[in-house]
Amino acid sequence: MKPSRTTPGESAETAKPANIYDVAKRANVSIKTVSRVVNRLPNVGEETRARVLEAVEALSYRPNPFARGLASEQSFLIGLLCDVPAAGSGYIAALQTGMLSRCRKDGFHLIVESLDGENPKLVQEVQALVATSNLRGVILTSPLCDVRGLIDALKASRTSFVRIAPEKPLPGLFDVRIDDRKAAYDMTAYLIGLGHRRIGFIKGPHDHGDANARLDGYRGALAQAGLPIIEELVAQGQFTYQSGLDAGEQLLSLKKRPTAIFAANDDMAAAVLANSQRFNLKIPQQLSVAGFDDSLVAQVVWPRLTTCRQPIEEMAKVAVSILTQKPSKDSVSERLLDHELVVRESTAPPGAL
Amino acid sequence: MKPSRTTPGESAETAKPANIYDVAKRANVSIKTVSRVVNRLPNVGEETRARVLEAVEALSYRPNPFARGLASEQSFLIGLLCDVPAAGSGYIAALQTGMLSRCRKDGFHLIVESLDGENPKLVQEVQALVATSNLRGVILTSPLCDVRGLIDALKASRTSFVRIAPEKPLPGLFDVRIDDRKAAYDMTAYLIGLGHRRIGFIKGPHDHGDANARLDGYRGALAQAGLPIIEELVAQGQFTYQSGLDAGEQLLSLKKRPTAIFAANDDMAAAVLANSQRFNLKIPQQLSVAGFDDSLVAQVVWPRLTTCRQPIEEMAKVAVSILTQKPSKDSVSERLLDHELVVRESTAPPGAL
DNA sequence: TTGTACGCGTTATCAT
DNA sequence: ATGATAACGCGTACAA
Repeated sequence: MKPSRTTPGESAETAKPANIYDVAKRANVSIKTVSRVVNRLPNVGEETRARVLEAVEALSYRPNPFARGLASEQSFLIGLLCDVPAAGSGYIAALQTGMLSRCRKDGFHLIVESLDGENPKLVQEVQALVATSNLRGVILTSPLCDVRGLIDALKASRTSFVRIAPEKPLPGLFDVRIDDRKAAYDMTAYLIGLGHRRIGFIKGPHDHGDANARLDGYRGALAQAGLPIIEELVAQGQFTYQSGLDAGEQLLSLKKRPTAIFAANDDMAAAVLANSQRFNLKIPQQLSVAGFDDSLVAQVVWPRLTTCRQPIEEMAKVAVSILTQKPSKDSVSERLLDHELVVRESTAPPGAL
Repeated sequence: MKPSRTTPGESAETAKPANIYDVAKRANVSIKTVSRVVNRLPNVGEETRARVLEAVEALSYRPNPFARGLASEQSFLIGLLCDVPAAGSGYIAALQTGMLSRCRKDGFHLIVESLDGENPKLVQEVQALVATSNLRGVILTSPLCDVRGLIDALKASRTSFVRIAPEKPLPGLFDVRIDDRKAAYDMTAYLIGLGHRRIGFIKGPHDHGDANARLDGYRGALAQAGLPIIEELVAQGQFTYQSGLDAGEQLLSLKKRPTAIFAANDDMAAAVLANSQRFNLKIPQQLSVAGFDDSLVAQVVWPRLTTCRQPIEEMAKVAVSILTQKPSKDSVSERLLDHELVVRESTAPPGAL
């Protein structure tokens, strides 16, 4: 038996933490038994288990994660990979909050990596990361979750991963999402229902799957209502406030300006609100504005935004749980979550008082 | 010499990553020499170093962080500890962005932990975390950075840590901050300079050191100008948008309402803006509003907020660098960063047109 | 049900 | 300047 390097007595002030040998000695068992108890494996007598647990408690023993990772090639780390420009958005913040919550619950830690989607060495970097970090799994956010090379690399490295809001489902992959197309369809239909006929749309980045689905939903609703799809009413945005400012200006400068503008996220919708001040447009009387996400800004601006709420934190929790609950008895049903139309003060019938 | 378990040829498809033995063999040196090269230690011949580097490159060798952590009791992990309610704020998001940036640069990873400041077992949890994670260091944000028990525990565990925006400097600790008192003083003086005499203030949480310093600066500026400090003009906030809504309502409901309101952060100031709509107050003509941070919301709202910019990302980078650059030749001067008054459209002289 | 012995990939001690 | 070898703490065949 290999002894620990501290005196047999209780822990000194700044002594090294107890290791598995200390526990084994105190409980009068082998380290293997301690290992079994700690990892909740079967084949341990009740009495023995109790003794071990007592020792664990008394010595405040914590398994060393490095030793664990080294020996088992498994860690209690989950990697969150997100595109660096997205870092400022409330969306990512909300995702992270949800992940942290679930990680705590399951005893995992979250390690966050910001990646540059434009970087040609992106795949290599991720390979290096997963090859050396033994992560239990990684979570991919948009637009990273649709980078084919990345997905292939992850597969090849046998790293399990979950994608949040991917462009399109890929066979054998774990995806968590809402029905972005349907959600945008609903919002557009709602605006049409109010009486709007010229509805502007601010797109998200090309490489965001969710953004594309929302555009699709917008078009679908127009078509369904027999309305024409007017290309000049669709402006390009990048999900950022600044891009919303530009896109909004473009739409509001049109000779025949829209009576409503639906932006693919709240940040851009908030920018349209700001624009409307400069154009001297009263919201919602002269212009209706709708966003997407129901992030914090939707309630911070005035008037508050009509938007489509997606359960961001919940999606994040589901994503983490897929990774932490290893033996997943495919509970596939949970992975498509519900959205909800949230009507506030930024929308009204066109030409309303 | 212990051989690697893969064939001598180049890496197979899903082969295990190369280890230090593979590199040593290819470069015809011992593993110790490889270690020296990888860790940039002295006493390696130029020629030898080149050979090793070539091998590292060819095999795309990455040191296994678990083995490293196990052997050296040091990791390339930095822990970010923040209070859970703060998670939604743009402030924390900006901090994290800065940290990630610097971590990348220095080859470190960031592991984020959300802690509940109210939890009585807080200290134990952190102890468990640092005891088992071998973090290179941790970064404490407000209000955690002023929890005495936490600081003591961290000290006892010999974990190095940096505090961001602490209440008061403690001897022997690394702190990164701006002069919150001076910054708030400047803002208040600016409002006084505009002609305001009744200036409301929305405080931050009691346990936030930076919040308290800002209150102090507000009072100092009033005193300096010979203005009375009216208690009913000071409302309690919690740094959240919702709390700003409540505090704003309270201040605007006063019989003698203030002509200007200075909130201790932007989120609460944005809430006051929203309030002013309900009270039918024109900004800035009938009410001036000022915030603090210059976070994203300050520019998203209308009118855009006059605020005090603090270099949040920069502070974050400095904090990380203190931890990563071990042999710190006390460059103390860098750690008190500059703030800046940012005047936008939300403030004007009282009773302006 | 329980225990022994070895390997995981690195750093570090001491030689040389 | 370089190298052989012992830790580091844990998981796990394999044995009992």
